[in-house]
Amino acid sequence: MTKKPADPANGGAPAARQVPMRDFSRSLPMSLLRAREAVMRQFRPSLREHGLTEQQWRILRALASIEAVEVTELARTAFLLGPSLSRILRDLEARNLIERKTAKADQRRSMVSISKEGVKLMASVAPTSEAIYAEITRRFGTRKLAELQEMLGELERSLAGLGASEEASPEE
Amino acid sequence: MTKKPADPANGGAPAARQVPMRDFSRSLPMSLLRAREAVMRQFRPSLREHGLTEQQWRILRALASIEAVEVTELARTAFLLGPSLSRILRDLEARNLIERKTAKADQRRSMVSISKEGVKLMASVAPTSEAIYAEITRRFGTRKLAELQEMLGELERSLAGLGASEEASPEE
DNA sequence: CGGAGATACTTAACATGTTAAGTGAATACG
DNA sequence: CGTATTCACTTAACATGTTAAGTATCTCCG
Repeated sequence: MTKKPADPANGGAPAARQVPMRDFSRSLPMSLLRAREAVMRQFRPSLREHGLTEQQWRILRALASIEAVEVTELARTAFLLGPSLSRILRDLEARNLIERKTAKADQRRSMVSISKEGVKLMASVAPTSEAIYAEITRRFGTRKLAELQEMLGELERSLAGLGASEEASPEE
Repeated sequence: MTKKPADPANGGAPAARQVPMRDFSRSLPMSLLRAREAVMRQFRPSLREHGLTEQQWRILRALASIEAVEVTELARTAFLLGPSLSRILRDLEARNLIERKTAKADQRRSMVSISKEGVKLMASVAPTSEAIYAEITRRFGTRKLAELQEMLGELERSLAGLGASEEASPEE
């Protein structure tokens, strides 16, 4: 744990204050952020051409394989927070890419589904998107890609329920 | 049983429209996003207590190991876009956590450095931050963590210069 | 010298992330 | 029954992501 001021690419500057800390650029959050950005950079231009943001695309994709879902369930599937989803659904609805109707049994719930237009838009984007994904897979390697995904899943699972104020913490 | 349409794996719904596509939740971008979120979720509460956002913390960390940097260089180090950095620096400067002065040789450039107060703040956050990182490492495994970082780096490198309009494309 | 073009940032505008508060509709329960 | 609680969203407010413009300097070159 005693790490000296490594000072990697910092020539002769009298760097490093007291606090040591791991080399910033090698932290796990940064690695994940950079990797994700490298991947998304490939997709954004194509989505943009179709007038879609990354999140809007996530929602359409999540909707494509089901009849209809509640907003909360969709938030979990598309990995978006409620407020973000609320705004995006409002916009997608205005563009007639999705449809909404309140559930009969429970007036609080609103069932969301993709519209005909939405399906058409997806069909026009999917080919390019799949081609990009294929190229990424080819470059990185199918085997390694699978391994990476497995590790990411493990990481996620190993951190599940760590900081979520475990129902038993008397603190705060 | 508060949940009626459980159906997690979409049991009997007449799912799937024409466009097939990979299972959405298993796409690489989603895996990366979820993994990163699982990690950041651990850090955010602590940073928040100190009045720092994730990005502000990235900037302070990047500044901690050097005397001063130009804004552009800092943007690369902290992996932030210029506009975001511009705004954040304005705020951090107002809070006296950083200092800025224009370079003598080139009036366009502005050299940024962390202030005494900034160093103090870092010192108060670092312990908790390091403890969290240690716990994550313990849970996931030191060995696996290193492997994961290596793979993430490879992924990044394998995609370097793929969609960046390669100086040679006559298109557009 | 002087203006065209490149640089280093900053502003602007729009979309999402993130947390907190607000609203209307179910539910629990006394 | 009636109301306190819980639920499912939606709004609000502030910070960042992302792309496009704008501004002040610098550099290059005729």
